[in-house]
Amino acid sequence: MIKISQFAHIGMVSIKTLRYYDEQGLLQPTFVDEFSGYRYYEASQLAQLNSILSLKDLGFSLEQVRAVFKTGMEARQIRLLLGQKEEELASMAHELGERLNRVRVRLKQLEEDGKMPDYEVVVKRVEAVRVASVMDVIPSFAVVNATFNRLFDEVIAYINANGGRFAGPALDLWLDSEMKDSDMNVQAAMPVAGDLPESERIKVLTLPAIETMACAIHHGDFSNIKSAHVAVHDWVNANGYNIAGPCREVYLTYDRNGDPAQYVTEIQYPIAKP
Amino acid sequence: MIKISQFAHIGMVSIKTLRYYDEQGLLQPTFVDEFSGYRYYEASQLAQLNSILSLKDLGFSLEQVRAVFKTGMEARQIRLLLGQKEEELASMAHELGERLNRVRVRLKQLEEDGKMPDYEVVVKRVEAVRVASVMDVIPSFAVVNATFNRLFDEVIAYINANGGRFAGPALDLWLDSEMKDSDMNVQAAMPVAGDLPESERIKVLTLPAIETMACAIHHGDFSNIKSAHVAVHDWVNANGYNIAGPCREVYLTYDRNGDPAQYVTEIQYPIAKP
DNA sequence: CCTTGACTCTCCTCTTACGGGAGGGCGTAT
DNA sequence: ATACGCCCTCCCGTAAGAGGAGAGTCAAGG
Repeated sequence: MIKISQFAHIGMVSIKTLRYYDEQGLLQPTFVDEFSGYRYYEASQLAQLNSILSLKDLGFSLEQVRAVFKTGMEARQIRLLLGQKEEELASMAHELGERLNRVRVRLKQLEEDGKMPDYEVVVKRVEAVRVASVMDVIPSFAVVNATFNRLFDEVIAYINANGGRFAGPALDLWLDSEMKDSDMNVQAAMPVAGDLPESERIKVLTLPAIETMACAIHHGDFSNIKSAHVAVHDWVNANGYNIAGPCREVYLTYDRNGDPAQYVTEIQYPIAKP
Repeated sequence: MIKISQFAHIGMVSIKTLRYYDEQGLLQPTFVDEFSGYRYYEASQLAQLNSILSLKDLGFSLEQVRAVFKTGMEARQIRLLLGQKEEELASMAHELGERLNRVRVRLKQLEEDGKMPDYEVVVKRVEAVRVASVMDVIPSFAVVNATFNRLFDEVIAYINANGGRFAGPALDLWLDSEMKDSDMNVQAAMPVAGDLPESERIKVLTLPAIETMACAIHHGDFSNIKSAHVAVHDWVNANGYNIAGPCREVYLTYDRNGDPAQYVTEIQYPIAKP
């Protein structure tokens, strides 16, 4: 018959922990004084306490520990649980390693530049979106803006003429897999809801969802949007990814006659681990 | 001016998350309708959202993220924080690796034996304890019990004669660093409280605290206590530790005239990573 | 026998980063 | 008018205890 504080001392756990295990039915004192409520343990219960601590140490939750005891500790069951736990821990270790790597990349970049990066790159999922679109070739960087203005005018006019409904911000895609500075293949796309016929120029299609998309937000006009692309490229390289599809630019805020300083554009690159 | 659901959709976070960030002062809408309470965001706030998500992804808590924004993101501060985070993640990765290893050891052992181990080994801290003790040499295993009975009688008689107070269960130490089966050097010790004079035979000393002690609980009489020692040895080897000091046996429950089946003894080995 | 100090009890709140749901207001399309 | 989709606030729940308040209990010394 040991009182709780001594039992806690021998087992090197807190009294709070013992009371909690009692409440959870994991380790109940052999005797509880019915008037004072005092808990009394036996030294032999230290084995049970050790079992709990061991399993907890392997990464099991108390609920899982309870399940282990309840199922009578059949070896098959335990092996299954341990196998799952091994997988889980391995994937946690992998994820933790990647995170550590991202921290180191960030730290190195901070040492080299001496300041926080201009663009925060985040990886996220992008959902599929149904669009009306037109493809074209842009001969040189000098006419990118003019070309896109013309292409979007064409798509918008087509949608209006065919009774379509806009369903999100305009976006464009750069279809060339390598970097080019002339004759770039691009696609101007407007999200639409519902059905819409196609024409020879205007194609209606569903841009696929992308599970891992590296994204950054660019503010202001497009004259220096290239730095946003560079930032994403750098991030992708530094973190060991590859670019796995055409880049998108989403015009979150854009008004051709408005103040270009208010423009907000999201740069998106599909990425994959090599 | 974007409503919360669209902003959440673009940023790929939940509405709950945005409301939470608002409440936490991390990302407040540019405008809140004062009658309806509706939150309205600007596309440009996606950059701030991305900053939060990036930092969170590096392993920072929201409180730390808030601190980063409040201190104005000075590079020095950030570098310091990132450095700390790197250390923290590295140690987490290390710990996770060890845990994964323990799971694998356990799994392998389970495959070989086909059952749960007879002894649960746990690593814990053991605190320093002041004891009255006597050392002696035991010629052979056959007389271990008799010798310890005699030694503890001697210590107990001495403590009683000098007005000492007992302060915990008796324990013995096996002082030989290698395994021997004859002429074993042992020490019988009784924890005592307060001051006590020494004699030529009886030494009063403080057993040091041990930070990492591998422990197991043995039930019943001492005839097969060796299997407990073997279990701890196996565990220590399988998990890549070394034994780093004399083994202790703590007599948690012991009554020389009682039922040996009720005896409870804790085996303790100081360990260290090589 | 009484007091004192050490222990112990229950009950309450707090921690992270939200998720789920109830109950009710707002806006618009049919 | 009404139905439906959004949006709001408020409340509860999460894992594994930690911290503390207020009250009762135990054992030893005077």
